[in-house]
Amino acid sequence: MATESSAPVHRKTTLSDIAAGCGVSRATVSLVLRGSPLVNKHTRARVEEELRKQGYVYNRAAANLRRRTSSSIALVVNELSNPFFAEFAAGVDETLGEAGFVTLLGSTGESVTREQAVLGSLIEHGPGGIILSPAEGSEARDVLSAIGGHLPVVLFNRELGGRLPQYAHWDRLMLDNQPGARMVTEHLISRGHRRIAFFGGHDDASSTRERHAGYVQAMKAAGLPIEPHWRVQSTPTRIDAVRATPALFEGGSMPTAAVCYNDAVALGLILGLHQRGLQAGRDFAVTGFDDIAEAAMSVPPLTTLSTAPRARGRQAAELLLARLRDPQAPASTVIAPVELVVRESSCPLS
Amino acid sequence: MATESSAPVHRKTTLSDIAAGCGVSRATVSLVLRGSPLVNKHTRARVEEELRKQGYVYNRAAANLRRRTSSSIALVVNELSNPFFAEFAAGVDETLGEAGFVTLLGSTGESVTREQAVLGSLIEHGPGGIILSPAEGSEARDVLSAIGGHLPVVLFNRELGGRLPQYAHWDRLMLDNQPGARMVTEHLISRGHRRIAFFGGHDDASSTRERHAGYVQAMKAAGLPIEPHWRVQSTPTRIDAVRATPALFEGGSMPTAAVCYNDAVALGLILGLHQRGLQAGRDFAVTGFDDIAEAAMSVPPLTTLSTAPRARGRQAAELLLARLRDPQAPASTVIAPVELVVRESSCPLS
DNA sequence: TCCGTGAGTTGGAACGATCCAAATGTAACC
DNA sequence: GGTTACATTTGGATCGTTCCAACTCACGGA
Repeated sequence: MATESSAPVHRKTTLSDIAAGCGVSRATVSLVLRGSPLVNKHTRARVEEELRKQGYVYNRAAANLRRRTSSSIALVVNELSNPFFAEFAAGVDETLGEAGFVTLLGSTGESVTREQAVLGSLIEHGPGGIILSPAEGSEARDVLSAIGGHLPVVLFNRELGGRLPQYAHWDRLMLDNQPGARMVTEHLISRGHRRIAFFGGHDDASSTRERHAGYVQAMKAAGLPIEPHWRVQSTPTRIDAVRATPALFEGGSMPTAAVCYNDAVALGLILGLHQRGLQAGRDFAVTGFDDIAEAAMSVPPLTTLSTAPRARGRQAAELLLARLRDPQAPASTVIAPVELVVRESSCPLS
Repeated sequence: MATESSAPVHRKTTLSDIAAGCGVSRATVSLVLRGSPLVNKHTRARVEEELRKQGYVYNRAAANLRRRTSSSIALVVNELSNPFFAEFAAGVDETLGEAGFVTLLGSTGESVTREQAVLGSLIEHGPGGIILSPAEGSEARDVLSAIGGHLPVVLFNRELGGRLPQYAHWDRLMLDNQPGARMVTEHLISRGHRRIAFFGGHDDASSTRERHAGYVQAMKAAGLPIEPHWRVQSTPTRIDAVRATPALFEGGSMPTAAVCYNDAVALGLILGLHQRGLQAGRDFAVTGFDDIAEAAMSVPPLTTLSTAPRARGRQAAELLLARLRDPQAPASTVIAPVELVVRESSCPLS
């Protein structure tokens, strides 16, 4: 509420202009606009003609104010330049649009501070709900205080830190992280790898912890040891993954393969390896998570777990719409399955 | 009475609640919210305490109604799943956010019909302006009637069909299409290619026509003939480019290289070539336009024209903000330069 | 003639903020 | 004490829509 910024709006034609223009009351015009069966069809025709003539544009904000409703949904994602989130956003917008809602976009760049600011700003525009993919390290309490009050929320991709008060029953759409990571780790093991690292992401994000747990599970089940320096953390972006690559090779026994937190990180690792003279898919096996479009086109093509982000976007929107229809329904947690897609980056141990 | 275990659905707190809560008038609270110097500092402290205590959330919609202003901007792009537009959107949102505006997202999927619908829906939410990347074949008249009236518009990437009435002075942010396409065509010629095709896009989009013109210019300047079947049109998506690939080879003299409308199309062509047993970058030279992140990672890495989409997004937002600051300023047309990035897909003629 | 009925229409009070002119209180000056 | 000046505060109208109770009017039945 501190930042004061606004654009002047040209004088638009209103309900009253239309009413005056064809000699009926505002109430009647309002009924016509909403397609009420109460109005006489001749009156309706006259009003509709006038609406066209004056180029009337419905003022949904005013209507929402009076009706105490909302026709927008806030979508807060980590980073639109990650194709995973771009596809997700496209899916959300598609479904919301069909349902007559408009999408308020916000992007956090994985920063908790920005997340707070973005939520605070979006909330003032009165969205009917929020679809939130939390930034790493985001706390339930902070999010709750930023959205101040009881607004439907769908969490995507990650859990929040801390505990929610029980009155806030938020819906969740999560990926099948642990089984997925386990599956891809087993895939590497079946290709002969024994020294496998887990690369990228920060452990304060639930999705990272789950994927890491799946990896540990597979390693333990196969009776393989895990060296501490095989866990290298990074921001889940390509650029930071490149930077973090050397850490993989600083300990004693060097890994021959890495399970990466997501595709962005995996693509960064491929570059980082290249800078050390190692070729992914030949000298070192790499796997990702998400199956963004780029994964199929990279050099080498990336073995990864397909999450169908666009479908997930539609699903998240559906969850929120369902919640708006029935605010009392118990909170639901949906876990979307993932599918192993084997490509050339997960070469056998040579 | 036993306590019901339902969510406490309490009304949102308003200015009046705060006013009542600390015994001042609504007007005073309003002044505090807007940081007016008129209020006494003790009063201010009291009010701010009460705001915090009641968890007040500013209702910007109500304020905008009264003040006849807007604090949102509509962003309409063709397809968020194209990283070029995703990056562009990220840039727009970033800059608008800093300026205190919120982004209303809409996506057209390159369909003129959906564009009309999306504009119609967004406009009802009263944005202060529109940033529009028109769908192929979109007409000025249709857009104008959809947004009904005088709303600042920034056109990005493409011109609209038809002519605008002169009272609508819209700003433009275009790419340096023709010189760029000419540059990349000359690059192919310098590598020994003589039979060069122009692949993808539809000629009813201005950006396509401009890029095609640059290609024709380079070919003519080099005295090279152009076969009609070297112009293959497609929707500017990867998938449709794959489908359109065979048409390149249906005429008599087969091309050895293709200048593509954009990177998405180029990546599709690479796949399409692969399906015919041809390897791009070895058997056939391919170039793109945009330099999306994927271009550097594809097999082979793509020679293309860098457009820095994120920076373009920021720039488009700046143009709109400038227009809001000074509605009377003459319409500006900015042409963003592009830069040739040579990678391996533009192999010499073998 | 009177009344009931139902279809169609309507005026005015909301919604939650802002604007504006006017009111209040206090101190300073003659 | 009376007047002015200044710093603060305030009631009520207003933005463009919707809600609601009440109104009009034509028609049919008793």
